[in-house]
Amino acid sequence: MSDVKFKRLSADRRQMALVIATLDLIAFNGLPGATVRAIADRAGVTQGLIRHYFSSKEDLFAAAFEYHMTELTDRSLSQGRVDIHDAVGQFVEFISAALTPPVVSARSLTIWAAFMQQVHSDIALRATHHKTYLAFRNALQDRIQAALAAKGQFPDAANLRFMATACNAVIDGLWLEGGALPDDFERNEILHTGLFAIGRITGLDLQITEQGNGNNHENI
Amino acid sequence: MSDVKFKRLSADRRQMALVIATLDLIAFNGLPGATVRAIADRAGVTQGLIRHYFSSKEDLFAAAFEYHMTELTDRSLSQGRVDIHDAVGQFVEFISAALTPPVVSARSLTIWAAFMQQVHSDIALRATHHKTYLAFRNALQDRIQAALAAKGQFPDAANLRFMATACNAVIDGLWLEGGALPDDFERNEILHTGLFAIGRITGLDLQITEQGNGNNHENI
DNA sequence: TGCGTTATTATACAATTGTATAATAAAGGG
DNA sequence: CCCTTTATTATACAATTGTATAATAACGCA
Repeated sequence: MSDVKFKRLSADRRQMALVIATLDLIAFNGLPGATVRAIADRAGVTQGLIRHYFSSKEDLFAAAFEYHMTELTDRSLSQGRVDIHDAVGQFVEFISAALTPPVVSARSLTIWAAFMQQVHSDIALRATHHKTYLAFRNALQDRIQAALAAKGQFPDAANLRFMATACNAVIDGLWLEGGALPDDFERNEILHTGLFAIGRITGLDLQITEQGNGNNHENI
Repeated sequence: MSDVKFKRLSADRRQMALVIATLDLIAFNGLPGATVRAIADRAGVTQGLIRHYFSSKEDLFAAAFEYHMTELTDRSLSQGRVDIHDAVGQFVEFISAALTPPVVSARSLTIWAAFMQQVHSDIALRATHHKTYLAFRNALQDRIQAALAAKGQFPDAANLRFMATACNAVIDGLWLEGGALPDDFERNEILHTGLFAIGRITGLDLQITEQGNGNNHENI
């Protein structure tokens, strides 16, 4: 056994550990539970270290929010690059990633809600929120356009934006409800409702193979 | 001038004042800004009085959350009783109330988000959230059913629930986006997008008279 | 191997928090 | 008009908060 009292980590690793500890605590007890001492404790360090990497608690929280939002949207954005010819299938994959765990979960909603209450007063949080939201909606709009084009339809810009905003609302609404009331929906009900609604909004026939599509969408 | 140091109010009035002060502070600075001292100060009393009406801060917050959620859903639920024969028009009114200020606003979203992070750990908050959500979705489902019946359509229970969940998601999602990014949408864009999406989901033709419908939906 | 850098710990501190209890005075009923 | 009730204020207190600074030790590099 070594008599080494602690281990020095790279700045990246330590910051990441602190960010994840912050998110874990917020998911459990909300903002009030994420004190500097609790964060340091969960990250396995002492509280003084936080100030070594972040100039303030507000700084750490901004980093944590950015990480969470990026993590959330990237899971969908990285979908749908498998088969360039099956635009509709890609669209379904995109929606599936957005409407299943871990994106749809009490954890992700709770964390989002915790930060949301300060989005209006904190400029950094506001910028992050705006950026990730637009990135997601633009990606969504691109998928819609591609899927419609594959069916020989080419809506004008205004109509396309209309559909993208509407579909985005469906996804956000289901994400909200699935995270807030996880016990009120049957397995896959969130996803099926989303495909149904987005199908009607875009006029596309969106079906999903029931036996799975490579991802593990079962209970988490 | 009177030398009266303070004024005694009825329990109802004082509790209401404390609840509203709580919501105001949360809307401004989030949960951290709503301390017992700040609440008492804004309500025009001293902090000791809070404990006289509420056994704890948690108690006060539960009352404030219940008040906020009821206020939010009641604005839609009370709509659409004007003309019993125009089911589609009632449906539009219902949606209009849900997708315009003050329901759609940074304030209502911020307050909701502040409480949401504790819904999982606090039983009272959870019960309130569950109750108001179901009440709204059931009301929404009734309006959909009535509007479709007026057009001679009678979907089965499963299909009806499907549509209600989908329409509810549209409303929740637009409510979220309109509250989180108020500057990203043009006047009435939230409402128009909602009517468009819900129209496609239900197959109904939902239009709104542009010059107003008795309510004041302009900027707040 | 020894040394200097700096990641990390240890400790301290003023401010604020929620809660508790005693003192006070408003106001209605006799 | 006094007197009881209780709404309200005033004060206190221990715990926790975020922040600041000094002490320590891990580890790369000479």
